[in-house]
Amino acid sequence: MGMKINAPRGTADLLPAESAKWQFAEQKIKDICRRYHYEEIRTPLFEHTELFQRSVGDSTDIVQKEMYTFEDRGGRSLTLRPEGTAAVARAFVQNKLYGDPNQPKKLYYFMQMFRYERPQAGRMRQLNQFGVEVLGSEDPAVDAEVIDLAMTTYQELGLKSLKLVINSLGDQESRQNYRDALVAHFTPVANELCKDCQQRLTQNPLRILDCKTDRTHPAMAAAPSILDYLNDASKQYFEQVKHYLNVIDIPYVVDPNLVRGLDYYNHTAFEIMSESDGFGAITTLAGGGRYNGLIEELGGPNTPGIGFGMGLERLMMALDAEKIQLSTDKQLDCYMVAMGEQAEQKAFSLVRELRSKGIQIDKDYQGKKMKGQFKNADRLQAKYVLILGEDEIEQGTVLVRTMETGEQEAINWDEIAETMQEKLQGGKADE
RNA sequence: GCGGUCGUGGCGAAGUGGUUAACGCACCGGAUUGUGGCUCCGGCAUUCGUGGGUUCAAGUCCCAUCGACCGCCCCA
Repeated sequence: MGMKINAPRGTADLLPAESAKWQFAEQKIKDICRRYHYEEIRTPLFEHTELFQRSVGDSTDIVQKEMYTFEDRGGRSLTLRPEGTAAVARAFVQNKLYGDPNQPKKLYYFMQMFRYERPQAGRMRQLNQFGVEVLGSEDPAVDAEVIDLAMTTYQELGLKSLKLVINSLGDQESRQNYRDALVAHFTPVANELCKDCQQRLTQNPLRILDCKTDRTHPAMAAAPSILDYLNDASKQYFEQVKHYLNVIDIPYVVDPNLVRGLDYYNHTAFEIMSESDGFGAITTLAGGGRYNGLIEELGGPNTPGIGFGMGLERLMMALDAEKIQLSTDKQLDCYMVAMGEQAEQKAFSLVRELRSKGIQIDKDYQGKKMKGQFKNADRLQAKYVLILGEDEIEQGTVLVRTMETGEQEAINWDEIAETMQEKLQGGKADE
């Protein structure tokens, strides 16, 4: 035996029992995207490292310690994408989608993301995300539509214990004023804060509010709220977003401490969490927000944008936690049982013919005897078994056995495809 | 980067230093010769993640190493 090699840490194989559920969920999500009129975009797995440094931000955890960065043979620094927005924004600029007469561009994606972290429940080094980006509109109704799309996705898959948290980071001016206020507030007590927060004070003061270590420090409770620093335009925008959410009956809580990790966010920020018991320590299912300066930052025209990323592994975990079974029909339509050299040959070509007529059918490839072949058929929950032996070869027929009832009838070879089509059609009509 | 728990057949799992490593599921063969599910009988780990050590004796104790899972930070 050769050396055993396992999948790298933080990666996992998706086996048939699970992939069937994923297919169901993905199909559902794609249908929702169709109804909301979002179109799919696919971008490369890796990008120039600089893209993420510039857009996500040098001071963020993602860029500082989580990127899979490597040098290719041409000496370029490339990075496996850690998130989707930067890549989609880059594609929008590069392909001049801002010139498309259809605006805003409403895009969705299913992509793998890569982050170098210690794996734990709901956290992988390679993860799957469904995400959405709307580029080219600053209508607060779009913010509500994007949030609605995410919430609807969860709801249509059956999740109940959801919490939507929203906040506004304001525009550039508001954000800068607030930042200054935070620095002024925390600087006098800087030496009482944790090491991380002392760094954040100069690099990314907003994230001090996120800190769990200093949660109990008196300065935290007394910290200024972003909501008090929004200028009139920002305040009004946030009010309208909330208004639109109210109009379509989406409940939310405003959390002024929700700042979101990435640099490009402004105005609306939101997170959707699971509140069901039996979920891991990580509760965030999806997160997103508005990023009005990003396209310009990446060399495009001034274009507003908003989007979210939704963790599919976490979606599946949430479904499990709420004991929701996605319907996966595993029943096999037909199974071919053959005995004898001649029958084997004929069975192989009959199976091929039935498949070409749209019928789902499988057969044995393990050289099993008839009893074993029937066991297979039973295990696969075959609705019908087609039996081909010496007698049938002589008569030019195949025996069709309805497994549930045990009834059998002989059908001529040239009628078998049509007969099975009818039987399977009829079966479906009953359901 | 830090902390905790744990590695026994395809899977679940017993085993508190002492002769041939329980049991259940799954799987394979037979009773059943052209018919599945049920039943009965039989088979299925020269070996306990890997390496080293202690001992007359190690799955069991010690050390190292690798791996998995969970938690912290942060997030999907």
